[in-house]
Amino acid sequence: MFEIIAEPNRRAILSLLVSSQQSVGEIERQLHMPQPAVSKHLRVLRDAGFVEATVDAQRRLYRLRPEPLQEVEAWLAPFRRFWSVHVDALERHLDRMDSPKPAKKKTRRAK
Amino acid sequence: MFEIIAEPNRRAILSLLVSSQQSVGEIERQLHMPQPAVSKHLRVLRDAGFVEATVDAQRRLYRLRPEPLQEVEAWLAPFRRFWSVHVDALERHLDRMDSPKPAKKKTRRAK
DNA sequence: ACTGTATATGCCTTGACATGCATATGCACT
DNA sequence: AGTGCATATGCATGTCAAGGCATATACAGT
Repeated sequence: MFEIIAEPNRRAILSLLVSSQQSVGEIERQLHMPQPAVSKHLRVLRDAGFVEATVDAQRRLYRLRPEPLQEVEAWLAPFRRFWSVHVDALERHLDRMDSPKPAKKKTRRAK
Repeated sequence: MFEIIAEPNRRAILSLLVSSQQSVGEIERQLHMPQPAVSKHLRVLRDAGFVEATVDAQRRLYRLRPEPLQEVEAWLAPFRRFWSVHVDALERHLDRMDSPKPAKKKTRRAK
């Protein structure tokens, strides 16, 4: 799932679709990218559930599907808790408590 | 940046570090992964700013850094707006308005 | 039927990257 | 100085995916 959005062109496509659904040709033109490339990326996105398409004569209208991105959101959640602590000076303090001053001489916590 | 977290082992490492900082050996044991692999992934994560390390004698203690994950969060934000609309029945309605019933015969919106 | 348009798919090449293994570096303790 | 431990790095290898190009499929209008 993260592999999907790791590809810059695919992220670009997804960002395009936020505003409204788009046909392949519209995407192709806005991103200045060869049509087969667009189709292939859309294929990947569709297989992964990021987008869905409806047929309109010869063209396909692609739109976003929320689920996969919500999963990204879900994965991110635990870290959000982390950085909201991390921004203020409190975190320094907590880190000290967690690992009481790194040993200079002896090896601690052998296991 | 998304390439970094596309790798499952790296995501696992990041998840480990949410609770507290860890040494390479601790990560190695918890993830049952060969030590060179851990070091290499940590290298990648460090170069990308996801983690930072402090030296404790022979071991390195790795901890999370918030910035890169906040960027992920930032990228995700526009989509959050999307799916909060999308969950309730209202979205169906809005979609109809956006694309007035796909043409059956004629090709509309040539551009 | 024919032409043009819109989209999809197949093949091939190339590059990036993860992995495994061996080895190097650095530190601590005796 | 020597041994053991913790971590990093180098090299060789295999895999997989993106890009480019040609082509196939499908539909519309004449």
